[in-house]
Amino acid sequence: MARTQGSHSDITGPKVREAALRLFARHGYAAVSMRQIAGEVGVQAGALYNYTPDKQSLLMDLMKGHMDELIAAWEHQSSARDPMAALEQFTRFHIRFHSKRPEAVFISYMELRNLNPENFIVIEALRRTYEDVLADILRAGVNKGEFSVPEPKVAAMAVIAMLTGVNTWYRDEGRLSLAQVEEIYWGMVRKTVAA
Amino acid sequence: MARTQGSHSDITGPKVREAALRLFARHGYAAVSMRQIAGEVGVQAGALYNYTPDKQSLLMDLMKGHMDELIAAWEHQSSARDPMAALEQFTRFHIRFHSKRPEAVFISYMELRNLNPENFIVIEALRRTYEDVLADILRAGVNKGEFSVPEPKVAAMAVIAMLTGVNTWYRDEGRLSLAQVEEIYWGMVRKTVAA
DNA sequence: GTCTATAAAGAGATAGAC
DNA sequence: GTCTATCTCTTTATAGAC
Repeated sequence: MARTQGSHSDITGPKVREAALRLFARHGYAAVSMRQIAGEVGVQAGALYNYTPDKQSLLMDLMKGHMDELIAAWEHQSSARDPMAALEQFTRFHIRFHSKRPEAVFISYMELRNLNPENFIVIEALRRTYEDVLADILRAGVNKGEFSVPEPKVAAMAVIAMLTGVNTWYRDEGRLSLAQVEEIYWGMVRKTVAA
Repeated sequence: MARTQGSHSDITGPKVREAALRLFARHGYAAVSMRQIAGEVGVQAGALYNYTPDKQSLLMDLMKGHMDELIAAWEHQSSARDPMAALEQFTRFHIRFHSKRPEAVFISYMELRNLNPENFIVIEALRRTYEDVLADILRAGVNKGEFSVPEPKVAAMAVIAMLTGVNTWYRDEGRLSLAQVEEIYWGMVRKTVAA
């Protein structure tokens, strides 16, 4: 009832994605109805289908968008240097990037089950691409004798799990600043792979 | 259609829990219907209500059961020793316990959102209890000068996140045995908190 | 203890008016 | 581009027969 008819494709589209992001993160994909999303946007349920062919595509767009942004952001800011510097850069980048997008991160880790098989394959490949960034850094450090890591791929997954875990407890209003959290985690990561 | 009428309370009860565990882990709580659970058990949907007052209680029972077992298992096997030995024991215990119950672990981490507020508080308290076990070990090691950990509680969450991450990739049929995985992770954890 | 049947509500998606 | 209305299906949970 809030609005009468009108044309708002340029603003409604993003609003649909934002509402879906917020609601999927809070309640889970399966628990959120198209009517709830429409309610947040301020339109009726039928109007959503001007912006997405179906609910599944909405989820896939959010997850693929997040993974593409993550990888592009790393490629944009990563500067080739020695393994130790690259590892520090990766650690700080991961914490900062993920802390700014808690909802997208949450969805990308929690809603893999709700992707249909074709979409799942795409997202999994992107996740592996990102893990391989870190695994390659670790391998380079091992070759240079700076790191001691028996299984670079396993260590990469372990470090990423540790870093992503920040999102489960970090709050902007909390006792520790993000800069302090970065320091603490960089200290741990450095030691984890140390020679 | 599979069965005619009969009395099976002693076996149907556990089967309901097992089916819910499997289905919730695979598809997510919200995506699973009581009819699906009933189908797995081999009864009609209405019969489930002899074993659980509602779907929410089924989820809560699974999650609380898992957390209670986790804490009891640690208390049963933990032997008070020096911090380094306790840390190794915790590391190996965590990996072993969690690798044996991938479905319960998955549910306990993914379905927190789907607990009602009262149930959520209970599960969160149990999770904190478990985190504090590790935080206390780390504090003891810092006091003894064996560990260097600026924030024991943060480090505890970081280590637990790293260890729980094993469940996202470990498979019994995979290249690495669980014993090898234990060795790799113990090596990393030891270094992470090293003085 | 399980069945069948059903109540009451809500789901995803579409059609056609404006 | 959005609305209202609706189709069709599924949901949780309950009632009463056996």
